[in-house]
Amino acid sequence: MTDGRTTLNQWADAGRCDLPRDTGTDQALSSTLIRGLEILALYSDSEISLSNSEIARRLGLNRATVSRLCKTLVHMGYLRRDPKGAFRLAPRILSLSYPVLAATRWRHRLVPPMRELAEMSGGNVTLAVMTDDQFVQIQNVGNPTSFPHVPESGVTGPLHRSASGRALLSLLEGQALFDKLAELRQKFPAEFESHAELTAASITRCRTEGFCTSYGDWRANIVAVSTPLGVTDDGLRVALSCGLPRFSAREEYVEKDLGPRMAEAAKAMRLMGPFVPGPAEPGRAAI
Amino acid sequence: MTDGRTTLNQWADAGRCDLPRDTGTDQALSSTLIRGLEILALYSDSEISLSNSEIARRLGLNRATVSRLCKTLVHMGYLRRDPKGAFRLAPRILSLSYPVLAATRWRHRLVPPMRELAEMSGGNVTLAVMTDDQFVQIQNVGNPTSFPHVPESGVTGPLHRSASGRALLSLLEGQALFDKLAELRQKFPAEFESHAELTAASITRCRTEGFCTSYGDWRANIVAVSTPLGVTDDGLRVALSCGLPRFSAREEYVEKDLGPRMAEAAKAMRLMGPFVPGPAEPGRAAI
DNA sequence: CATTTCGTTTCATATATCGTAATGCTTGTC
DNA sequence: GACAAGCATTACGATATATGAAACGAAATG
Repeated sequence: MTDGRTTLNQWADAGRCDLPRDTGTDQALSSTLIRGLEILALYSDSEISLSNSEIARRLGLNRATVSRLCKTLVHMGYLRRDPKGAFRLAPRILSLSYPVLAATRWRHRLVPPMRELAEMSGGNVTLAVMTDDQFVQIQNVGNPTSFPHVPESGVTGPLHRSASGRALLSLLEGQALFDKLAELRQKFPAEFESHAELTAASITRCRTEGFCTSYGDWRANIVAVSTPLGVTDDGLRVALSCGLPRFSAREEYVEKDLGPRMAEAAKAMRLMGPFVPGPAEPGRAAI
Repeated sequence: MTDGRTTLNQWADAGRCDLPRDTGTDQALSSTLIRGLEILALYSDSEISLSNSEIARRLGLNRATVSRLCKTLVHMGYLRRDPKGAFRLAPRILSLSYPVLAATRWRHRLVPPMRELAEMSGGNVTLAVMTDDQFVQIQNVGNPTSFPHVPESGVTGPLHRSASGRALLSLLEGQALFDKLAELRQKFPAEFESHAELTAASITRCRTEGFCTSYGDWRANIVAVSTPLGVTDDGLRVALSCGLPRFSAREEYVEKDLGPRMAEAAKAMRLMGPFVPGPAEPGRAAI
């Protein structure tokens, strides 16, 4: 039996990593559009308002260029100006997300069991889907005031360094998993290496026991339990997770009680969503 | 006493409309960025998947141009490809919205009273904010399966042709209201005219009675009651609304019971949010 | 009041973007 | 199974367009 770190690297070795090694400016991509989107992506819960020069500095752009791009974004209604003249995200940006929310209407059917889990555990229960090298939360249930961060749709996190991410990885089959791991290893070499052991163990555990756990791997003060739900008919990989403040999460409770309960709940929830029948259930073959 | 239509036009006449009459392509705006964002904005709950040529047709662009823009959007993670090769919005688009949701964390405090209203009325209760010429819903409470459309954050609608919109307009003061009306009249001349009577009456009613109603003005089968909540410390105008399927909304109930209840609830909710003390309360001067 | 910082605009230049046309792929039909 | 038709993508030259330097006005800072 090899250790998890070796295993994960072997898996990643088996993946083709066709990232085109980022040859400076890719001729086939529209750089102006990229820059505009990068401006929108600069914002976060701790970065509410950004000045022209701040944006220019962060993205390494000329101030004049930023001025024009921001003017365009304001014109489109996705940015607005605050009293000081700096730029903020405008509420209209929500309208871009709406189609995704509408297309995942099945979330609503999963809310009651999610609420049960949230009340039972006192934590925050989320649905997350995989997008490229991240997970994105699409549904949150729980008491949102009790957490240091703001749990909402749109929260993103790393695939290889969080319970949600690892549960999502466990939904990948064979070559698809190898490819994804190869991609992650190339993009985040150091992180991949330092978390390889936990990631390998979590993927395996999701497949045998139906859940995995994480103690502050992503957010230092959050303990998380996550379980793979399945793949929807339009190809979204979905995981169910529960986050608890570290101080209120005894390890034995998490491992022996909450984890198995989550796996059990997931079993029922798989029948409530549009998940394609497949090898998503725990207890299946190793890879 | 003049009629409402005349009144609204007089108000609009008093507004400066500094829209630069759209002189073809504005040199100061980045057309590539605009086109890319227009692609993302094409999606809706009824347009889940769009092919390259479909996008090109709708936006009047060359197919080769669309191919490149979409490739860029896929590269950024905001679009993904479905099995047929067409483009869909990727879940990552949600991450752009997250900062707006996080910045309006006060919504959570308003959810309990919203839930009460939803259960009492059997309808769907929403918070909406103004952005340019639209409202955007930022919070939904109710039973989402009972409606023909999908109530979610990100739903947008017209300011001058919906209860939410009119309640938001009623939050504008003096010249700001005139300017907004002038803008709306220029952008939607026919609609503005045909709904002028109702819009004027609703704005006035919001200010005297604290709520307004709409019978299918926006969505044909939805009756809505809306009440202005106020302006937040960072300048967002917020309205509280309740939508009911038309068949279950007796006019007398809506006007004599639900409306006043909403206005009453709003009074309490104004103390729970970050609303700046100002002339948002009903009973204030005419304009 | 002087000085610095910042945001916007102007303008010439370089180049990134566009559209045509050709290629290659998939789909549908006989 | 072969052919045809439609569609998406790529290549490439022409051109419109985005860029960055510099200048300007405004606002904050000393």
